[in-house]
Amino acid sequence: MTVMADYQAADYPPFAVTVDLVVLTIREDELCALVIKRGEAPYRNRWALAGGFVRPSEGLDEAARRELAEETGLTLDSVHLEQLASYGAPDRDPRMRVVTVAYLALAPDLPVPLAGTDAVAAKWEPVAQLLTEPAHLAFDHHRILTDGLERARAKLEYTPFATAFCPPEFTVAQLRRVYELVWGQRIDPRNFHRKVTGVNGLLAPTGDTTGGDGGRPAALFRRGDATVLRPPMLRG
Amino acid sequence: MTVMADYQAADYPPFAVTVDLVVLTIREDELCALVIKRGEAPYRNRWALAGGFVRPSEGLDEAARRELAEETGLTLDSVHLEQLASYGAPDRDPRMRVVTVAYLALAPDLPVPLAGTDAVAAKWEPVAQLLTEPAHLAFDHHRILTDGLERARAKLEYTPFATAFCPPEFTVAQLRRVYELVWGQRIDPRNFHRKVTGVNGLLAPTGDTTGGDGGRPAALFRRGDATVLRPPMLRG
DNA sequence: CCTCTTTATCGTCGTGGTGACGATAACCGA
DNA sequence: TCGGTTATCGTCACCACGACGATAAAGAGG
Repeated sequence: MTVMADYQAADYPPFAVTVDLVVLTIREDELCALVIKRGEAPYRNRWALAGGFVRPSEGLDEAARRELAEETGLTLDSVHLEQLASYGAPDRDPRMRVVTVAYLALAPDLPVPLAGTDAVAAKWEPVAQLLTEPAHLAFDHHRILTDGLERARAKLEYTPFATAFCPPEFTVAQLRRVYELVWGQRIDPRNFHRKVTGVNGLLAPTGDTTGGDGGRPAALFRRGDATVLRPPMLRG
Repeated sequence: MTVMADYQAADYPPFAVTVDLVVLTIREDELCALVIKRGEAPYRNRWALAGGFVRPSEGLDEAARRELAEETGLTLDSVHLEQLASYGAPDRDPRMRVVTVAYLALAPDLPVPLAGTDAVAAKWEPVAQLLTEPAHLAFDHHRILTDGLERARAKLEYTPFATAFCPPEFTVAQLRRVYELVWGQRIDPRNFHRKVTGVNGLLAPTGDTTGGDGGRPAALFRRGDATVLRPPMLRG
């Protein structure tokens, strides 16, 4: 049996481990992702996903929450956060060997983020813009964003995921707009209303209605306690 | 800007990165997972999932494939391999800080594995046995196995995943048995036959039939080129 | 007050997927 | 030939769904 020093030098090649965040929200009727402008090399002054190194004493989820709070200045009670996937191609970071654990975060409309310590700027960017130009984002972040978006699209089908984009109280129309924007397709309002109100445990009526914005007032709902959607909301 | 040495010492806390494999197969009418008996501390002589350290020059998928080949001695053309999730609790390995990237592998019936370099024994163990006793597996491998099993169950619903458990040519009954064993529930043979033959691109008839084993010969199929199942095969 | 517009909500109808289950086909061994 | 076993096809009722019409409840403008 070798001693500890040999372990670290020989048997356990050292890696850096980071978390990267695909933070999605809906602003001004568009699906947006959080991007930050890097202040350090490599990819200095390029846009990238929020993220940072995992600290020695914290777990992965914990690191993701911390980075999210740092980059958005946000109480995360209302933010859904889940692990997405890990990326560790040997050449994905020119400095050294880095494995990143990507997380997917969904949030209701948030204030404009402030630049943090590692970033010179931060903003919400429509994902449509980001996807058109793969080289727009640093590292392999375009791939991570693509994977996160696909995960979000899939999860809208069989989880109450979409409610994470909404404020605590919302209307059926707001929820429908979430589906339309994430899926990128129009949905019939009448069939959607029937389906979504029929799923057990998805919506809890508050009894209140919205003040009219030109049409009939809509009933307000809160998120129900369902964790899976039965039946699921399937894309065409 | 700091120099490179400072980077590694301060800004980039060193982690070890491993891959762990949830390898599932069906043997003797049971769903089994590959477990190895550890030959080294910690958890010496305890059962664990196959896995090992990622090498400096290889990617994560590459490392998973290598470990799979080392532990099972297996040409992996017929094995489905996909990333499952990453686990990095600070205390999950008593030696040092380790982040593991777990992979899920599905294989048709394989020969009994041979013990590799790091293992004193390797075997196929029915998952029912493994799940009854959470402390049976080393590290957090019971959790990883549970997550892998749930992933497999879910993916049977909307992907041709189940065919990965079958030999190149198989019958509808064999495929049904896969679903029954993974889901742990009986399925009506007639409805299953109707559904599975109706899914576009799932099954490609070979034209041959099995020699009878006491009943009417069954038609043989190969895996089709479908990547998603439409409509999906839903659990009750 | 009345009408038009807008949005929300409810109904209807035909189609297709599904579970429950009966019926038939094709092999084996006795 | 007969019974046992497995594979495959059919039937029927039910429900979810897409397409789309109809109605309800607000504001705007006359």
